[in-house]
Amino acid sequence: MQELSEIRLCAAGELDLEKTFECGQCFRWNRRDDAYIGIVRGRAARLFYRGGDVMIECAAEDIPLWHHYFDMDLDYSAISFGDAGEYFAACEEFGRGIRILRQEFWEALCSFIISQCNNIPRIKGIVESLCQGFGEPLEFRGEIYYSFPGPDILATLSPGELAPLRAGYRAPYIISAARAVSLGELTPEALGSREEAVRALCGISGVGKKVASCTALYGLHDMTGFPIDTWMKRALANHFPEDFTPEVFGEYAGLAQQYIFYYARTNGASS
DNA sequence: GAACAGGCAACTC
DNA sequence: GAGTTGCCTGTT
Repeated sequence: MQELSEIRLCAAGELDLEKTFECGQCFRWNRRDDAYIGIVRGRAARLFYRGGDVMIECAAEDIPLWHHYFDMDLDYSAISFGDAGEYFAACEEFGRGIRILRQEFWEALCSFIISQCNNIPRIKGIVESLCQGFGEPLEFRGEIYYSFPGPDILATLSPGELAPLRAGYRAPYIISAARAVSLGELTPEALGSREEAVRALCGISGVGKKVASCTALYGLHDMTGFPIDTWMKRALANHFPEDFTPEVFGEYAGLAQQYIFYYARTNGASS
C-alpha cells in the first residue's frame, strides 16, 4: 500500500471536473461519490472539490505527472477567441472549465479508433474490457484498477483474442495500429508537425481524418487540431458561415472545438 | 424488425 | 473527387 497525498491542484474555476471528464475527450475517468478516479500512464488519482479548490489525491511523486496531464502550465482564462458570434459565445460560456488533457499518445489513438460509430458508454465499456484483459493491475485506495495496455502487447494479438471486447469491425484496426506503433513507425517523436502527424496516422488501416485529428489533439496536444465529427458537422452547418475554417480560432482552435462539441452534444446540435 | 450511432475502406462513376 | 455501401455491435 503506497503513501497517498492530498494536495491542491488549482482553483475550482480553472478546472471543471464534470465537464472535463465527460465532454468526450477521455474515457477512463469515473465518478465515485463526489470524486472522479482515473488511471493515466499506469498511475491512479482521485480528484474532488474542497472549498473553492480542486484537490488531487495521488502518490506524492506523481504530482508533476498530473500537473502536466491537466495542462496546468497553460492559463485557460487568458485564452480569447475574439468575437466568433453569439452561438460560439454560448458554447464558450457553457464549456468554461474544460481543459484539454495531455493524454498518452497510444491510448488516445486506440480509444478514438474504438470511438468510431459508437456512443460514449459503449466506448468506455470496450476500453475498460481492453484494460482489464490486457493491462497491468494496480492498487489504489484498496481497490484494483488496470492500466491501459501498451501497443507491444496488443500487437501480438489476433482479432479473435480481442473478440471478448465486442469491438466488432474495430478489432483488426486496433491491432494494425498497435503494430504500427509497436514497430516504432508511429511515435510522438517521429510524427513531427501536425500536418505530418495527421498524414502518417491516416496511413494506418482504420484511421481516417477524424480519428487522426482527435489523436493529434488529445494524444499529441496539438491545440490547433479541430476534429469534425457528425456533431460538429451539424453545429457548423447550422451556426457558422459557409466559408468557416478552424483557423479563425487561432492556435487554440482545439479548445474552441471542444466547447462547440460539448455544447452541441449536451443541448442538441440545432439549438 | 429497422434505423441509427462521435468513421473508415473499398468501390463506383 | 464526390457519392454510396457494408461493416460488428448495442440501443431505441
